[in-house]
Amino acid sequence: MISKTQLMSKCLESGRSATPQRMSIIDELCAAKKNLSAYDLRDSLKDKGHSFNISTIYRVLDFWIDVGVVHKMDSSNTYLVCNDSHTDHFHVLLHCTSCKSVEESCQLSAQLSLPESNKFVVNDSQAVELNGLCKKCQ
Amino acid sequence: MISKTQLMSKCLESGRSATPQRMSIIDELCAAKKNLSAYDLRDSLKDKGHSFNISTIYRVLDFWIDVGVVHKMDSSNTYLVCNDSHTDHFHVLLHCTSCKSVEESCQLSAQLSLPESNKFVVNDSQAVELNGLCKKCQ
DNA sequence: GTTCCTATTGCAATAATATTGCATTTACGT
DNA sequence: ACGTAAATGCAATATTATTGCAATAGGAAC
Repeated sequence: MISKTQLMSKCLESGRSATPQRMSIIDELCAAKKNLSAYDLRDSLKDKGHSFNISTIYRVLDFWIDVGVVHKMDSSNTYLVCNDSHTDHFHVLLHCTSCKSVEESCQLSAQLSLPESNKFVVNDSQAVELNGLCKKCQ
Repeated sequence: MISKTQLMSKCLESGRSATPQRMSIIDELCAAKKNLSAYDLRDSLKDKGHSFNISTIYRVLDFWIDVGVVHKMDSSNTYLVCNDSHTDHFHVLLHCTSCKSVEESCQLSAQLSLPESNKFVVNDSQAVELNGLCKKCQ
C-alpha cells in the first residue's frame, strides 16, 4: 500500500501540488482496496462528507494516472491504485468477469515479444488487462 | 480479409442466423478497414441508405464479438474486424495514441508468462491492447 | 406454403460515463 | 500581502450503452 509520504513526493516530482481534493480522492481509492468507477468514488466520498463535482473526480483521477499511481481499467471504466511502482515492465491486471474484482499481478511482468518493435513504440506505464476468472469464481 | 462465406459459416456454427442487419453491419465494418465506434458505424451506414437503431448496432456488434469476428477496443470504445481467426494465443492490438489507428498484430502472439495461472483462468479470445505510436506518427 | 415458435429488430426513453467553458478559488513563489 | 498560474466548482452537454416492450422476420415442422 502506497504511503501518504510517497504520494506527496510523487506530486513534488511532477511539480504539481498535493491539494486536499487530490489527497482525499486518492485516500478513498486506497481505502477501497478495489477498483471503483468515478461515480462510485464520488458517492462514497459524499457519504463521508466530501462533496466533489464529477469533473473534479475525473480531473484528479487523470492527475494520479499521469503521476503513475492509478491505472484505469478500460474494460470496466474503473480506477485502481497501483500497488507496485511503474517500472520498465508491463503491469498485468487480472480482471475477474464474474465478481468484477481486479488483481494487479506484481510478480508477473508481461513478456510481450515485439519482433516488430521498430514499427511501433509502446508507451511507458502500460497496463495490460486480462479477463478471466479468479480463484474464488472458478 | 474475412469472406462472406466465412462469416456465414461462423453464424451457422454458432446456431444463429445471418440476418440482413448482421451482414450489412459487418460488411460496413470490413469495408472501413479500421476501428469505428458504434455511432460512427451507424452514421456511415445511414449515409449509404441503411438506417439502423443504435441498439441494433450494439446488439449486432455483440453478436460478432461472440462469434469471434470482432474485437472491441476498450481504450477507445471502438470495434474492429479481426483479420486472424481466434486461436490459442492472445491477439495484440497496437493502438496509436496519435492517429487513433489500430493495427492487429497477427504474427505476434503475446507470450504472457502466467506463473500463477492456477489462480486465474484467462478467457479465450483475449485481445491485449497496447498503446503507443505507430511508424507514421513517431 | 401455412403455422407456430423463437430470435431478432425497432423504438424511444433512460442510464452510465466523460468532457466542456467559464467563473471562482486556492496554492505558492516573490 | 500580492500577483499569477493552477486547480476546482458548476451545470450544461457530449458520448457511450442498455432497457423493456411491441412489432417483425427466420426457419422448423407439418
